[in-house]
Amino acid sequence: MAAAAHLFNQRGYDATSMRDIAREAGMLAGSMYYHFPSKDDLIIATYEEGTRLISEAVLEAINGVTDPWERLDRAAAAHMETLFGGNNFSILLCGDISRTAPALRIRLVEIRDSYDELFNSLIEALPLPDDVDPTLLRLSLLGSLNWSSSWYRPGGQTPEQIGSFFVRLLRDGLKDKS
Amino acid sequence: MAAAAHLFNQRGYDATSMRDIAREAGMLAGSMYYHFPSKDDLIIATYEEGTRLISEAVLEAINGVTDPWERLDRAAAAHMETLFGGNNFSILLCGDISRTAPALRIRLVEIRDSYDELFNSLIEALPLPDDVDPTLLRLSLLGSLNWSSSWYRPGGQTPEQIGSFFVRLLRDGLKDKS
DNA sequence: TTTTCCCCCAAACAAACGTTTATTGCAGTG
DNA sequence: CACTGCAATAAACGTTTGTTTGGGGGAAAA
Repeated sequence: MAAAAHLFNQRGYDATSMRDIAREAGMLAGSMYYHFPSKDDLIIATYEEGTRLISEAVLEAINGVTDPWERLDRAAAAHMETLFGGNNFSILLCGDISRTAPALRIRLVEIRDSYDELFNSLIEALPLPDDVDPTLLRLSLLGSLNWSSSWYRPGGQTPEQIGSFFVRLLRDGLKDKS
Repeated sequence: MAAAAHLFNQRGYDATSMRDIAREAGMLAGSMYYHFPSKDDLIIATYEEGTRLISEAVLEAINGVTDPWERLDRAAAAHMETLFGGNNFSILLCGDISRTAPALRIRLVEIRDSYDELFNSLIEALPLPDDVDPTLLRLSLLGSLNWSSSWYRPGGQTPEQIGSFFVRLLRDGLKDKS
């Protein structure tokens, strides 16, 4: 599964063959069918592991914190740290689900929705103006965070700083106050 | 090219075969090699057409507008409207570039960067606090906007409304002012 | 020692892939 | 009439794909 996650990240699902994964895992392609009944099942398993890991990290980060904005801030920072912290599973969540085969997509969307629910509850807890749709707010934040997988490179700001920054943007706004 | 863009959107690059595209265009697979030297070249051509169309739409939307925030608002609305307005080319820009083969990726990143530059100039024109990195701000906004391709379905708010809303979030913020 | 069970290998399968090749109407032009 | 270039067909190329099959080795249980 580690080999699969690594290659899925590097080249995507379609461009990664069972033989590629098997080679990196030190076995032959056919041997994998002892552990997983199909390639789709292997994909789903890595995707599930990714959401498990990131859910764990976020839940731990907000544990004991009570202020709603502070909770969202910690959650975003932990989200980003997990994405780029070296674990090859979680960042699969940033992959392009909408263009995979329908049968597989349905399963993956299901899994991702279960994680999004976590952010949903964090946002519902915020004291928001009446004319702000919490769902759109969540999608905006998750978009900012997850889109980072297409541009983030180590060296500049840390993932946590970036996550916190995005939350601060939403909370404080940018209109010139001078 | 229209057939290619349609199928690329529906199933992604790898899962779309030259035979699929040819069938939708009313010819045979080999016939396409008269018009495009390779599949990669066809991909690049559709991607380029997508950025051309969306650039045009955004430039026209901000034409004559002078207030910097108003310009960004119109740009975001036009961006979203073009993505979901029925043209099958522009939404390819929301695709997952980072996991395509390196040779192709380099070309696509180049093209997308040329479009991002447009938003860059819009953001540089804003009156921003000193501690806000304009680059991160642009990536946050483009993340919110482009991530919409993974969840947007017609029926709720229009694409323009969503784009404007995301800009308003950044400008005004959400901190409770009561 | 014999049996069982887990894990993997080796080889093959049909199908699908991007691409190449030779050929064919078909339009216009001198 | 002959010739030229365009745009497509039909068929095949070699390779790669996900998956299946039958078998074997080695450790643990009987």
